[in-house]
Amino acid sequence: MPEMLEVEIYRRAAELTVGRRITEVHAPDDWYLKGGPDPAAVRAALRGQRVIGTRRRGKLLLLDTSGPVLGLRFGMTGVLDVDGSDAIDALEYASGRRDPAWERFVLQFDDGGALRMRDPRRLGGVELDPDEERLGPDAAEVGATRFAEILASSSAPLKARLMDQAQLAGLGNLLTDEILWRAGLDPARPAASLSAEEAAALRRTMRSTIRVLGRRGGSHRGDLQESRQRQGRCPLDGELLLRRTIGGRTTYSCPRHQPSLPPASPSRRRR
DNA sequence: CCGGATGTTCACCT
DNA sequence: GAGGTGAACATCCG
Repeated sequence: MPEMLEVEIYRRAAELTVGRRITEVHAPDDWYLKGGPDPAAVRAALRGQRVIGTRRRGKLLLLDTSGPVLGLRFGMTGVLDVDGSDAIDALEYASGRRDPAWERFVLQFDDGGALRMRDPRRLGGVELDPDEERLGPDAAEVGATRFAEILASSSAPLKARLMDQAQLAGLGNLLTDEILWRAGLDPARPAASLSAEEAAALRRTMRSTIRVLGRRGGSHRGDLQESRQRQGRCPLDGELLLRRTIGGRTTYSCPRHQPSLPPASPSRRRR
């Protein structure tokens, strides 16, 4: 479920574990442990350590401990459960399913509580001391100058650039469609084709969208969300939405107010 | 039955 | 090198 907004909800839930000591680690799924270590090594590294803080960078949730830093990635279907209650009242994969086989990683604490990751599709993972620098700045924090540089330095489609976690961390498919829809920008435009003014305006829209959807409770609470389906219409002007694949992801946009061409420049007509 | 789905990584093309 | 595509992960939904 997670884009940065969902992971932030998870982080707040994980904050409840700060100060507790890890008494036991269950890592039943080798494949879920990224970066090589076997379950015994992970258990040895974490058992007895105390959680001292939580952080988030993009979609990566970080638990600082008195030992290693623990990095949690949720993929599309990972959910966090702290002390027996889901951090997010399951929306997708609702139907309230909770197959024990989906439990991929568990920390048990000295106070009897536990932090559990459930992930039916195993798209997420757990890593000790993850390389945080492989991620760009968090989308909610990136400065105007850096953001402008990120866009100016690539010919990739705008949407692909915004979702490139190494450049800018946190935006997923839904949030990015919503932001570009609100900004009135075509997701397929080359990132570098934006003017400095457009880039600055996009950053403002990005920040306000993150703020608003965060308050509403998640990436799926956007104004565009219900129309993100075949034959969906733009909630703004009623136009039939365009459905394309951009950056490898299904993309909806409004051909009317997210026009593919920058406002025609009649001058500079050569030949 | 088939195609997609809030994601990431990797191999393989162009 | 930069982008793009498809596969893999495994389950649910329309």
